[in-house]
Amino acid sequence: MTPLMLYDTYTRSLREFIPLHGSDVGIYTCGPTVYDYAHIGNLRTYLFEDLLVRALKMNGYRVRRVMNITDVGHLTSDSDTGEDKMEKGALRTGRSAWDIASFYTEAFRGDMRRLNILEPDVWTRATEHIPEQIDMIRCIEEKGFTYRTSDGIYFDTSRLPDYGYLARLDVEGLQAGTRVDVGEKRFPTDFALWKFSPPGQKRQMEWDSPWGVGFPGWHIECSAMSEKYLGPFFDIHCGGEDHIPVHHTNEIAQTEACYGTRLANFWMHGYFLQLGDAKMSKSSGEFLRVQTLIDQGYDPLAYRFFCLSAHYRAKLNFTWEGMDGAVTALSRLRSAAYELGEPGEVDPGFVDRFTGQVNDDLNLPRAVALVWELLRSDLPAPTRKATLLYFDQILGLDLAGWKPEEVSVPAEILALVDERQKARKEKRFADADAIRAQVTAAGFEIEDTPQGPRVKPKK
RNA sequence: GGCGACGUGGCCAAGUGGGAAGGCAAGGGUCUGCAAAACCCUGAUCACGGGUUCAAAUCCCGUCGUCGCCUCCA
Repeated sequence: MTPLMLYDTYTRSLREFIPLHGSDVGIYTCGPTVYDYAHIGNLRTYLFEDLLVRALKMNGYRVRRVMNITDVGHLTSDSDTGEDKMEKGALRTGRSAWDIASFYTEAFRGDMRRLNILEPDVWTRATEHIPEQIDMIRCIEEKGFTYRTSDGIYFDTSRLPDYGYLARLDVEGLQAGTRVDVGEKRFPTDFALWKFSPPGQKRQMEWDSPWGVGFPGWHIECSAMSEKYLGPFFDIHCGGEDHIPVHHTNEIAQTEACYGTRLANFWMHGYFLQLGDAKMSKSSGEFLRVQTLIDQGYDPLAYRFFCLSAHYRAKLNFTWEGMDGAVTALSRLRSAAYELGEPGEVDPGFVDRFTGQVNDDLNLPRAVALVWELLRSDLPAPTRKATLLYFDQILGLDLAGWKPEEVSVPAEILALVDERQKARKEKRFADADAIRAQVTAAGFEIEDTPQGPRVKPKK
């Protein structure tokens, strides 16, 4: 079998993946901040991670996937000025910050299911790991990497000689070209580990700590929770490309300070979904959710298929034309799979080639091309079916479970169809066409097959 | 302003030194009384201009364009 090669952002290179511990793989995937719905751009990254998990499993590894839920509102900026999104959401809706978090957490899990993303093995909520985060901050403090300002405890990035290596940050350049108000921070790249509750203000979410009442900084939860569930150095850490320069850079800094490791052996990042040449954003432009697609009549798995057509490490431009193309392609794939009948044995040649593409840093576009080649091949139907189902372990399109929709057609329509058949048999084609026009006008379409006419609702 | 990425047929998108994958759309065809569905066939001087090389979509330089990060973000 071809070795599994994965692109590691840390080394900026393709490396052969070898687990740290036998055939067990630990993977931590940065999850959502649950102050709003996820949009389909967010979901693209979780789709990439799902493909990764499935590929690891196909390679025979036991995978433990941990995903965090950021349910505590960090500030909208690292300086002291921003608003807290959770608390703001609470004010806006009249619900508690806790209600908002649990509401959007459930919505998120629903979206994951609808895209057939495998459930993570461990969900970790930031608010359920406050002691762990405090412990880690204390550890960082003991090693001398912190300082205190009037609003919190900060990480002193100047103490780490290779701070920013993951992102190849030009630290000098950042200092010179900084556009943010540094406030009391000593250096632009320094970041909060613990924030104090504003004086005279009671937050819904706040906790006691050795430094005073407040709440954890944004980055510490991932370092603390990944250590708890996967240890201080584990196999793979994933997230969106936007996490490279700040969030993941800071996670590494914290873990290096406390444990001396770079947290994960592989750092992998999913690239953005673009919408009309702009990234999809929670704060501007169109906000497309899975539910939006459903409301417009799209099967969520068509979006999954759409994402398979691009490599995870390249931006993907979302267009409705592209989405419609995915719908058509998926629908043909499903019908073809269904008509192949019962599976037999897989074809080893196709399986090898498929594995080769998947193991080449998850080249799903190439892997999907093999699907079409397989369907067109001369192999017996049971072989093609079995091989296709094998592919679907990665593709996740639920090809085994799909059946043509059972449609109910009103009796009067069926009567018209019969009448048309009769007319056709008697070669009264003008009559037949007139009846078909009636049926079409009623919203149904007729397909004549060797087994007789088939009626279904018009799309 | 600083840093970075990208620009492949109408759309989406692989390919990163030596045959321009695949899907959708379009056109043509087979089948059909006609359609529909299905199947088959057809198409790209790889943004532009230089350079390196026996050979460049692929490497180097420049130009133009688009996007991202530097502020919460997948």
